[in-house]
Amino acid sequence: MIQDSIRILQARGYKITQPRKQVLEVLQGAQKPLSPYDIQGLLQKQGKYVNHVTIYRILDLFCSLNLTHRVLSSGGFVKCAIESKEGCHRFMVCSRCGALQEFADEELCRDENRFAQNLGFHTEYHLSESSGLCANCHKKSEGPEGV
Amino acid sequence: MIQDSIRILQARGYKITQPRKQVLEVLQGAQKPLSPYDIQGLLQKQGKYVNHVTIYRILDLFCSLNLTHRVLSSGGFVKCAIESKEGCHRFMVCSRCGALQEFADEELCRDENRFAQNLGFHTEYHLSESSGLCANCHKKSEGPEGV
DNA sequence: GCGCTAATTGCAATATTATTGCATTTAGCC
DNA sequence: GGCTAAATGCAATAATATTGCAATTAGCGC
Ligand SMILES: [Mn+2]
Ligand SMILES: [Mn+2]
Ligand SMILES: [Zn+2]
Ligand SMILES: [Zn+2]
Repeated sequence: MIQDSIRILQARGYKITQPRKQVLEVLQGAQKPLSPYDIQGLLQKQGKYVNHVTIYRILDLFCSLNLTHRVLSSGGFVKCAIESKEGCHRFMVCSRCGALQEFADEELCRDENRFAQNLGFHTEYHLSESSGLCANCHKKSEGPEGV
Repeated sequence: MIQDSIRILQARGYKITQPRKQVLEVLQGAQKPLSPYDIQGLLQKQGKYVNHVTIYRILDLFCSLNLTHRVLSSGGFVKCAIESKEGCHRFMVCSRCGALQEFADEELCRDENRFAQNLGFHTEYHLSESSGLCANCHKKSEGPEGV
């Protein structure tokens, strides 16, 4: 929910401004990662002008608070879908329909950390994005009509 | 070795050109990910001019053959350090000195795939970059002079 | 070695993405 | 409602990336 994000912003002393609320709303409604200019375009369609510099700055802030994430494989931004979960947040991206699912799993992090330590590395955080077929697209690709 | 990469290019019918060899050499010698323009700059220092468009195209080709990888967290390119290893290639990046280590581990892939399947996803490949301190930097940070 | 040709590179123009400094506006406070 | 620090807008510029087409070149047969 957007309200959760707003509460976090307030708790940290950040102002609740029109552009910030608007960016949150757009990201909340999106079905895929959006670039800063995507966001600007969508807002403009609703008659709301926000300078792209402002959008960059808002996304910087949101990402620093983990309210949003940048999806590196596409370069776009998404609203965090699991704000309450500890540990690193990971993504699965459907290579067919673009659907994105966010998840977290401490076991995976532990495994990765362990492996890193064998190489002498002390991990601070993980960046993890997998590509594949979502349930829907996988079903279609082997449906009654064959592959 | 660069020779391995050259053999792969030849085997696939790609020509061995000056720019391609030069890009391979620069990447081989680099200690961190290089942007296309970094590469152009380094070559220029050696008196070798290569157009940036050419470098983009060469990197596209190399990445499609997994001779190089794009490191998403920094946007730069590295030469693959473990060409013989199967499965997805992962990176650990030192947040202090930028050192990069490439590795692969099938066990990690299996774990991730299993987790994805529980979410209904059928994984094609993983993108995995961890940030942390390399052995050297970690040693320094808790050396005799204290933290 | 020489010429041929497809593959590759260079060039020029343009698009996209991102950053900076400073003027203006506004949210939150009294 | 007025005050002020925080946030936004603006303008300029930097950095990154792509496209179409002309010029060059690697690899081939001779
Ligand atoms: Mn998240
Ligand atoms: Mn590799
Ligand atoms: Zn899908
Ligand atoms: Zn280091």
